Amino acid sequence: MPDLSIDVVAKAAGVHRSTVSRAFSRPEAVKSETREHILRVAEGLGYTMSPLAQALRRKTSTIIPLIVPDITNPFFAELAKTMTQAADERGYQLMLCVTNGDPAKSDGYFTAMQAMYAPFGIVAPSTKVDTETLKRFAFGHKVVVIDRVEGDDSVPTVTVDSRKGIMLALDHLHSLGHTSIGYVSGIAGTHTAQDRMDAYLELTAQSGSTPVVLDSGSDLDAGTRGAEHFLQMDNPPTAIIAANDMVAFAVISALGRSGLRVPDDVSVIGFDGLALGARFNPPLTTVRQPIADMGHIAIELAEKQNVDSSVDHIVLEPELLLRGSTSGPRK
Amino acid sequence: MPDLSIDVVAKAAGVHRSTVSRAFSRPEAVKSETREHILRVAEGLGYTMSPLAQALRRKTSTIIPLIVPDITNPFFAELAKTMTQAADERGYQLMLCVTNGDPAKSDGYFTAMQAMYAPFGIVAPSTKVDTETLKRFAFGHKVVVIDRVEGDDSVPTVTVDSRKGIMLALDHLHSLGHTSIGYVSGIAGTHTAQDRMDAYLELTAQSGSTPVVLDSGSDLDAGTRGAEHFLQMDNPPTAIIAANDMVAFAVISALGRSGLRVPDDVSVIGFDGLALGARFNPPLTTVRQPIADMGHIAIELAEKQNVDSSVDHIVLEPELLLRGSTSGPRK
DNA sequence: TCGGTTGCTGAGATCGGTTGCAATAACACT
DNA sequence: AGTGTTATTGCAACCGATCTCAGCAACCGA
Repeated sequence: MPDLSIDVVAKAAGVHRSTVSRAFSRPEAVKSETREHILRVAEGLGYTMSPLAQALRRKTSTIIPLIVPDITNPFFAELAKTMTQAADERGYQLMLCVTNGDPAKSDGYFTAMQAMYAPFGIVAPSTKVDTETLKRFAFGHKVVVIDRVEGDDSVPTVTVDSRKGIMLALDHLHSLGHTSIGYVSGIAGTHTAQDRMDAYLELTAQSGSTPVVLDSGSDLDAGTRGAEHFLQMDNPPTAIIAANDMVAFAVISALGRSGLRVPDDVSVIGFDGLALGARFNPPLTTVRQPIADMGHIAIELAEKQNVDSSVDHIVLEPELLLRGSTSGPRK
Repeated sequence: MPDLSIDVVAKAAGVHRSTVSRAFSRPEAVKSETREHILRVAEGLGYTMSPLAQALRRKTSTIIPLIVPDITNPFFAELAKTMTQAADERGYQLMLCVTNGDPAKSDGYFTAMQAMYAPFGIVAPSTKVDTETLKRFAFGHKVVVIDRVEGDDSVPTVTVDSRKGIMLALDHLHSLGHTSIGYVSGIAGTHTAQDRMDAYLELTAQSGSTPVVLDSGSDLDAGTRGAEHFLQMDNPPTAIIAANDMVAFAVISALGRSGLRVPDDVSVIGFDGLALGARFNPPLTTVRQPIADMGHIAIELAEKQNVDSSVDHIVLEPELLLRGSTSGPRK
């Protein structure tokens, strides 16, 4: 491929560089006859425009970064998947950036995205620390956050209603006859984790029961520790709400290792609605977040902000996903 | 940020554009005194070089694409994670590209990576169809494949020894006393899936037993179907080897729904060594692939190829990861 | 037939760097 | 002092597009 530049095509088509450029990026500005000829020639040569050169000159590209803390977490994986989709439906290419919780990295990604003239970026549930970083950069740059952002309304966000989700879980469990319902928290530091916990606390109190927080620790092993705590209790709850599906998995796994069966001995309900949950043992009953919608909406918000410079905060409705990890309490 | 270009810095530092350029990209070519001054000034202005402009001129960038069919599959997620890491240890930035099995998309990504002057790219277990695409592009472009590639030695690859892995699983099961061992295949179309299956068939025959392939179907539901098949057998095997962890999950889940317990009623062993497996119910015994190593090695191979234009085929050793899904056969 | 659009295309500067080449300075050696 | 390096830096072309400004031809109405 002897370096195909716009000039090569121009020469081959017998027109000027700028005409070729127009033929591609502003078709209506070129006589259709000419345009088709150019396009044909280009096609024949196997020519494509250099996104680099374009971005450099236009000062805007089509690559948009999705910044997530950990792609290994299926929630983010699913998010990434639908966002990839949503992105290229609209002609963008998603660039997945994984920070592994390192703020320095998100920092790096932000400046990189800036340097690459990304029209905007998407940040998924960031820890509160990251939020600081975010604020420094969000200024002057379009970012939409898939989470709630505290004390800064200038950033568009899309979240799912945590309170509603917890309520769904609670109601479901209550309707099965559970009265003592424990809770295991998720990855600390995210606002959503906080919100879910708060909702649990509040709603439980409201219904007159005593909240039982089995673990409010911070890392991925919350599930395991929650289960341990559970096993040591004299009068353990008959059901457990896990702050997210991964934690639910860990809880069930740990319980299982100690001979307890779900849902026969304890009911467990998750929060996320991961596809993976359907293949768990038992299939996980959970509060589903409309992940696909979140992806699409995130992009819409971003685009909208780019024209309107409007800042919306969308809150989506979760829904109950009944599978096999809950049942009536053991007598 | 009033557009920070190299000229701005040059002016501020009282030197020529080219000197600034050198200060950054070829430090030894500038008097250390000057260099430090420039760097200081740049720092003060908060200046960073435009990777776009650099790539355009140099005809080589530092972004390297990792092409995977489905990021939702934890195997790829883990791969992506370690590769991200490995990449930026070496100063590259990984750009994750998800094809969702659509060859048109890989096509697109390949031309994109070409256009972005990526120094090379990594392709993870592609289906055989994709391999066609690959061949068209690999020519003239550096690609390393994390899988085996049939009939084309010109592409560097890194794989794990499938035969060895299956042998590990078989030996483990045998040593526990199992004599009838079934098999459920993985995502059809990949060479590794094929290799594992072949290994199973061959090794089983070799040991004098009859292979029992529970499902050789192609999609993600192989596990579920495999379990169904298992349940309908008059004389089912006492253990099952799943072609990969996800399939193992599905098998166990399906078995569980029918009241069968693992490992008490049936032993199940997976292949991959996903972190997720540790949180499964029961924790999954599996054949571990050294995913992290694969990532690092893939990049090394790519770099090596870039200088040497040598083409290596690395085969890594799998190892047995004992957890809780296998035990002696039920009497 | 002439001034006034309108439509299409060419020129050339520009985006933000890189790099071969030339110029200058500094230093070594005979 | 004269000449030959060697170390530094400036100059200017170039990477592959975009875009404003002109130029030119065809078309319109008077």
